[in-house]
Amino acid sequence: MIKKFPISPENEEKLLNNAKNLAGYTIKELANNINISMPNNLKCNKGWIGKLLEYYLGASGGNTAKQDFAHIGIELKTIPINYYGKPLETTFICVVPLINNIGITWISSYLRYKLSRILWIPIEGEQRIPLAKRRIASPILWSPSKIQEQWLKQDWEELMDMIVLGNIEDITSRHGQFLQIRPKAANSKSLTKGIGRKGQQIMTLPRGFYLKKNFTDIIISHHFNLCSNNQYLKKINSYFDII
DNA sequence: CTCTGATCATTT
DNA sequence: AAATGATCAGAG
Repeated sequence: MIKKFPISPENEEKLLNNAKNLAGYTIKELANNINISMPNNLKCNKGWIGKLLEYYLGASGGNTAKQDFAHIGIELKTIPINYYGKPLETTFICVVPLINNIGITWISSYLRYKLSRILWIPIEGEQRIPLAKRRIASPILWSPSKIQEQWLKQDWEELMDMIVLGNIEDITSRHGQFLQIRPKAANSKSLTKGIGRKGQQIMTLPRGFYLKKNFTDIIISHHFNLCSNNQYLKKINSYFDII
């Protein structure tokens, strides 16, 4: 019997334990357990797994600009991994503020708030594995280390400088060592307000902050105590142990 | 094979 | 349009 936790947990220990109880189960097992229908793939349901896990763990943020578990200061993120535990996708964190950035610093930024504490739930994500058979891995409760926060701060400041100075159109996903800015929109015709090259208001594509895979790889690798020489030799089963 | 730019669903 | 949840898929 798979446990579901409709009530938001009262502290992070309970949340982490609840998440650990889901490790090893497949997507199909979780869906069947609560009698919800499952799509054949994620093509038209990209956030489906994230919503499923939010439901199981009792996330309460909804579509509001809060953490998923605001009362205990935790954000929930699912992350697709391959056979060796490497991230398959970048991780969206939040929308990039393109205007009204006067006085915003790293410390007061929404990005830093969202990244302050995250419950990562890795999930098998290779497309050769049918969605129904993909397994939930052991969760990782994480906060950025000093050096990790320094890396992110550096990227954030460089990118925000470009935005404030009217160079948003020059930013590509190649900017930033660990943090990148990419489109975050319904399609390429979506528009939002931004600052142009001469300081004028322009309409531009909405953007999002994403963690690059090299960053999330470090989080996952460190958590499972894998050393640099053999970290990718370990089999995926290591990630499904219920600790 | 990997990465960048584009895209999908839903709610407010 | 903007926020939430992310992954797709063609280009290189």
